[in-house]
Amino acid sequence: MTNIHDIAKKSGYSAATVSRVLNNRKHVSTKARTVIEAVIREMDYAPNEIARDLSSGKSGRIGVILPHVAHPFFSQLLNGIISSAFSTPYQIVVLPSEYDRERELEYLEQLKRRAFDGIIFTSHGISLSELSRFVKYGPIVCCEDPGKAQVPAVYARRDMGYREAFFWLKAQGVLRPAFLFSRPYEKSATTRLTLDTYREIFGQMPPEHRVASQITTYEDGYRQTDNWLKSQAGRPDYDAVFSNGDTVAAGVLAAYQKWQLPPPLIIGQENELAGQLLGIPTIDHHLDKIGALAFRSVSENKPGAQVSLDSRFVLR
Amino acid sequence: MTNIHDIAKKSGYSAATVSRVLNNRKHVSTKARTVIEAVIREMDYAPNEIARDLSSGKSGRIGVILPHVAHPFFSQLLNGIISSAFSTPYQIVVLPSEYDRERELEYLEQLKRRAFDGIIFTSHGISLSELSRFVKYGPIVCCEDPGKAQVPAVYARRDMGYREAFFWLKAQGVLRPAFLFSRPYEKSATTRLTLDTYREIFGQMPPEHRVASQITTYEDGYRQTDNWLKSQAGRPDYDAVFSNGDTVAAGVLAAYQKWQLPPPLIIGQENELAGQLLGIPTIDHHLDKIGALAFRSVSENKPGAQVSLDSRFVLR
DNA sequence: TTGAAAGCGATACCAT
DNA sequence: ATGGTATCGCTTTCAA
Repeated sequence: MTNIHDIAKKSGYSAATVSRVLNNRKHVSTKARTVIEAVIREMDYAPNEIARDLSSGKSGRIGVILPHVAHPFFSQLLNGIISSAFSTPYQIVVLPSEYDRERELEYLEQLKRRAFDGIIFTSHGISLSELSRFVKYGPIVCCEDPGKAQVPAVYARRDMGYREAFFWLKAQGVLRPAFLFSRPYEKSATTRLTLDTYREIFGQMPPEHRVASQITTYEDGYRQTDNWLKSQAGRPDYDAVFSNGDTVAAGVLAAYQKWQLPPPLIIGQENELAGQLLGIPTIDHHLDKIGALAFRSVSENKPGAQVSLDSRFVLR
Repeated sequence: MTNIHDIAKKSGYSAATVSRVLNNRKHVSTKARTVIEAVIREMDYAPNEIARDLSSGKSGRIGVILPHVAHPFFSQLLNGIISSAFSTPYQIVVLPSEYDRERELEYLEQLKRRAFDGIIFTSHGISLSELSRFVKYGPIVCCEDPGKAQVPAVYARRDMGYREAFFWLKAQGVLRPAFLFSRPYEKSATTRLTLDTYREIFGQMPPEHRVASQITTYEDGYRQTDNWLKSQAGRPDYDAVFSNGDTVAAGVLAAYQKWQLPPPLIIGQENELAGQLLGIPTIDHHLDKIGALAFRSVSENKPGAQVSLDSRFVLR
């Protein structure tokens, strides 16, 4: 591979002058510029980006950790991030994690190794306290409520949306909603927040048999509902379903249609197309906006900022 | 920032030995290893990834050029790519293009500059002949039918699906379908292929007023259909709609529902959830599989391979 | 087993 | 305006 010294030699100038030409610096004679540019073209030379990165000490890349890409929650977030990176010199590297702690630690290690100029956690398997040990290595932001943890965050005040939704459910006379979650109570702050907010308004926790986790897709929603209907012989003991996404909610609805039963009240989340199409009320967590703000936070390296947006219940 | 020489000095060994320890090489005494590892921990040292890349001459990154991320076509492709990169040492960099030729050339220039070890074009604004000038700088693969062009490709034989769909339409007695496209005939090979296949089966091109382009979203589908219904006073002169995506098709359907008119036959594409929910027949282009194969193609640097998968019409 | 030194390919300071 | 040289931080070869 031809490098800057080859150009220097062939043009009769030094590498320093070639570098000046490459970067459109001042203090280069017209003649030198002309000659060097000719040689560059002739040898089809392009400066090595990695060498530049090494010299500048920055990678120009921001890593985005995603548990999975298929889920609308994460793809909406990613979307917001990519859109706002578009007009900046930063590039976005997708870092799939599957919530695996080891993976996440590897990525954080790579931040320490300066492979990234910053990292965005759209969600995390490791604890926030563990995460906070890495903030000294570069800008990190997470997209969930950090609670007391000293971690920069841009997140939705989900409880605001939950509260609105639960009040609405209550007003509709609902007494025993069922819940569909991605991850169980012990593992997920979001699950805890949902149930805690529910208890605040309904005065008690739902019984275990009305709570399912590991539900992330349309199929999951369908299957879980189908199982419930099966085991309860079409006479479910719940009178509403609170799900973790519109797509999942669509699966729930589909199961009812298959059983030819009138569906109970169903609430989705994320304001997705599926929910819109089926007229399912939803909770909008403003994911694209959060993605955009998260990107800004790391790219501008705002120190320790914690920003929140209120989620909103959307009736349709 | 502490570097390998700091570790060398402090440990009393040379940088070469430290490097051996870092990379788990042989020929290092247990003592040296122990001492050096202690110093590494003590100084909280991590080797600089960019310096490694420079030394190794590879970036370990593959760029994926996407016109826009929101569109299901591209996110499905991206998904397939990311999933198959998961178990490899490669990382995926998202390169948004908005079909802008200049942008795409910049990205290709970055390949030449060794910022990427390879590039995947999910679609392209520049011509394939222009693109082919860059294949010498590293593995490039595109996800559209390259025709005669000497560009590595992994793509769907879309015409297979189109043919099945058009035969079905014909069998249903359809005479004058309308078309919704992302990009106009002149700019898009896909649009041309669709209409050429149509002509092959129906014996003629559709008149211009029954063809719309710049349609990519649910809203676009809705608006275009609404306009048609408005201008034709609810008595459209077409008897089917062939759209470029299930989501768009959903918008079409919604417009009919708003007008309280029985919808004509509608065909979507990409086998998306929206189409499944609404029972809209679709054409499956196997995007996730194509993404996976495209990734394999560049990461394994298969020279000039051209692979195709047959699209399939899916009735529901 | 260990280390000195030469890459890798740029940038930037300091002379001239 | 130009060039020599040090620097970024690591890997690898060759000798010892």
